[in-house]
Amino acid sequence: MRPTVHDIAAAAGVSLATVDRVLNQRPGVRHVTRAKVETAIRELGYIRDVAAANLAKGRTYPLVFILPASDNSFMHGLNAEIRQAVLRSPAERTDIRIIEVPAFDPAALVAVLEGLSRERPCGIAMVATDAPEVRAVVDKLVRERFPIVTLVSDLTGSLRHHYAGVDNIAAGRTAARLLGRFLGPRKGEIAVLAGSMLVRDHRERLEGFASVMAAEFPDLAVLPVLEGRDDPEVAHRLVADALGNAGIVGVYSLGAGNRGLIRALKEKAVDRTLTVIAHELTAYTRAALIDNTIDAILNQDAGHEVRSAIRILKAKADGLAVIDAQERIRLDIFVKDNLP
Amino acid sequence: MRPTVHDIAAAAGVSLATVDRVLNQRPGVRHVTRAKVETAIRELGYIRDVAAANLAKGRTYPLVFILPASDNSFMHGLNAEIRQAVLRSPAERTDIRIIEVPAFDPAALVAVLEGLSRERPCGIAMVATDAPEVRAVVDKLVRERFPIVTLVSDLTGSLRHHYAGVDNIAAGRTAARLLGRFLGPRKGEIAVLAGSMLVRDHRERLEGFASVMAAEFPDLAVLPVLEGRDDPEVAHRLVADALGNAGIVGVYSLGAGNRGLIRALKEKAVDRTLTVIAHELTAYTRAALIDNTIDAILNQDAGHEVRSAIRILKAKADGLAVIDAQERIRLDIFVKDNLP
DNA sequence: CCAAATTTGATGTACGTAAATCAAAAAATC
DNA sequence: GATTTTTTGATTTACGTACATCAAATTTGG
Repeated sequence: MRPTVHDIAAAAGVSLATVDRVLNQRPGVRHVTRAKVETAIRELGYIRDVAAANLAKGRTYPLVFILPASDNSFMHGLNAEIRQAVLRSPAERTDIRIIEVPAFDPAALVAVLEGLSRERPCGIAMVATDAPEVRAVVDKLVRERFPIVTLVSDLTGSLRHHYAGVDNIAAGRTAARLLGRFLGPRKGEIAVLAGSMLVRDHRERLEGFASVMAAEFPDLAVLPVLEGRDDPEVAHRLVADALGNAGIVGVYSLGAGNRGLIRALKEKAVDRTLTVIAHELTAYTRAALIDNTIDAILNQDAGHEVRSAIRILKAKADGLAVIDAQERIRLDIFVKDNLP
Repeated sequence: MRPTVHDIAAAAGVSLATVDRVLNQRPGVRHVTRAKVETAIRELGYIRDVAAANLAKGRTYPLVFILPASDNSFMHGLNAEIRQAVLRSPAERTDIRIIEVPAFDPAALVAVLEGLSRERPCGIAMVATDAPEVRAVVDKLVRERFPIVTLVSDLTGSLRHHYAGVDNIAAGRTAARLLGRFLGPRKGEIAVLAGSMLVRDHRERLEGFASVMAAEFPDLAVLPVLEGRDDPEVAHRLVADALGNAGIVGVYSLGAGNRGLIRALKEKAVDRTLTVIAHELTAYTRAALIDNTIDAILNQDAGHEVRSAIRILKAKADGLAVIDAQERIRLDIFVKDNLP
C-alpha cells in the first residue's frame, strides 16, 4: 500500500494538521518541523493521491485555448478537437474556453493575454504569433506562474513550458527527402506553395525543405515561393500560372489552401508526371492522394495536439511530471496505402 | 455542477441506498423502482465519478501482459515500456504483471490463459499467436467477461475487445509504395527478409507488400522470402548470399534481425545503390538510416501500444468509452530527417 | 387477514485529502 | 517571569461513492 498523510504524520512525529500545512505550503511551520516532514515524505516515498485531493478540493481546471480566427480546414479541425475535449470536461474536471483572435495580429493576442492575467485560468494553450511583444507577455505570464503551452506554432526563445506541435524544420526536410527520392534521377524545377512567409511554421518548413534540397538534390531547383495566403482561390491562380513553366517536375505545398492547388493540378497537369507533396490531411487532400494527384501528405494530428496540451497544462498546474514520449507530436506521413 | 447520487435519489424520489443498489446492480429492487432510478440517471445525465468510486472501493486494476519470450530488440523494447508503466502503477491504480511464454507455442499460451481464468485479473493484454485453440480460449475468456486486448499481433476472428497494434497489411503496402517510388524507373529484383511466415504480422506485411508490388510496380520482381527467424546471424547469411544476385535493386526487411541485414549490406553492397526499407526503429536501424544504408524505416511505437492497451483495459473494466482516435496505433515512417 | 418474504429507507463508516477551528504548547519578546 | 506571538495538535467536516447494517414499509402467499 502506498503511504498516506497519516503515515507521514506518524513517521515525522507530528500531527496531521502539520503535514497538511507542509504539503499545501500553508504558513505557521518552523523550519525544523518542515524539514522533518519533508524527510518523512521522501523516505516513505509519499505521493499525493491527486484524485482524492481533487475530490476534496472540488477542483476543476479552467483552461483557455487561444486560436487565430483563420478560415481553413486545419483550424476548423483544431477547433472541432477542442470542442470534443469540452465534451469530456466533466470526466476530466476541465473547464475549457476557446478565444479566437484575429490572425497575424500580435497586438490582439497580447491584449487577450493581458486580460487572462486577471482572470487567472489554471492553464493557457495558444497558437502563437511570432512577435517580440507576444514573447514578452508570455514570459511575464510564465513568471506569474501561469502554465502556458504553445500549440501548432511555437514561440521560440520564450519561457513557455511546452510546445505541442510538430518540428516544422524536420517536416520541411522530410518533404524534400521524399520529393527528391520520388523524383529520382529526374532534373527540373520545384514549385513551392506557402500560406505566408510571415508565419513561423511556414518559414521553418521552407527552411528545412530548401536546405535538404540544396544539399542533397542539386539537380532540382527550388523556385521562388508562391504565397497563397492559405486561400484556395489565390493558390489556384498562382499554381495554374506557375505550371505554364514546363520545367517544373514537383510541387511542395507547405500551407493550407490545398483545394486550389488540387484544382490547378487537375486542370493543367493531366498529361504531366508531377510529383506533389502537401501538408495536412483533409477531405480534399485525402481524395487527391487516392486519385494520385498528390503523392504524399505530411500531417500533424490536431486531436493529439489538443489532448496533449490539456494533459500538460493539468500536469503543470499540479506540479506533476509528464510522459515525454507520449507528448511528442509526430509528423505523420501518409501515402495512399496507410491512410487512417 | 454535475449531478451526484444524491441528486438522483431526490429526482427519483427514492433513498440513497436504493440508488446505490441500482448503480451497483445489487439485488432487492423492484422493476418499477429500478426503472424510476434509471430514468432519473438518464434525465439528469448522471455520470459516476470514477475517481471517487475508485477511492471508495480502494480499487486497483490487476492487469496481465502476456509476451512471447523472444530475444529481439522489439520485444525487449516492449518489455521495457511495460516496466515503465509499472513504475506509474501507483498513480494509475494498476497492478501489472508480465508473463512470458515460449514464442510460437499456442499450447503454452493456452495454458497460461486457462490459468488466468482462475486468477481473475481485470484485464489481459497479449501478443497473440494465431492458432485456432488460442482463439477458442480467448473467446471463452471474453464470454466470462474478461477484457482482452491483443498487442502487436492480432487474433482476427476472435472476440477480443481491441487490437493495439498497427495494420500490418497497410504497413506492407506502404513499404512497397515507398520502395517502388524510390526506385523510380529502375527495373530489377527485390529481396524480402522476414522472421517467419508462421507469424501472422509477417505474413500480413508480405501480403500487402506483394500485392502493391504486383499491381503497381511490374518492373520490380519480388524474390522468394528469406526467413531469417528474427536472428541476426541467420539474416546476415541469407542476405549476404542473396546479394550475390546482381539483379537485386531493393530490399524489404519486414521482421527483426536487422543487425545481420545491416552488416551484410555494409560488406556486400558498398558499391551498389540498393534501396532498403526495414521495420522497427532500434539503435541499429537508426544508425543505418543516418548513414544511408537504409532508406526508410517503418515503425510501431511500443510505448504507445502499451499505454493504449492499459487505457483500454481500464475503460473496459469500468464499462467506459474510449477515444478511438487516441487509440489508433499509427504506422510511423522515418527517413533520416524526421527521426525523434 | 396474518405471517413470511421482499423491498426500501435511514444511517454510519470508509477511502485519502483539504481546509477550517480552537485549544494547547512552545518559542520569542520585553 | 510574564506576555505576546508563533507553532503545533486535536478534531471536525467535506468531496462523491461504496458498502454494510438494521429497521420499517410494502408486497406476496396462504
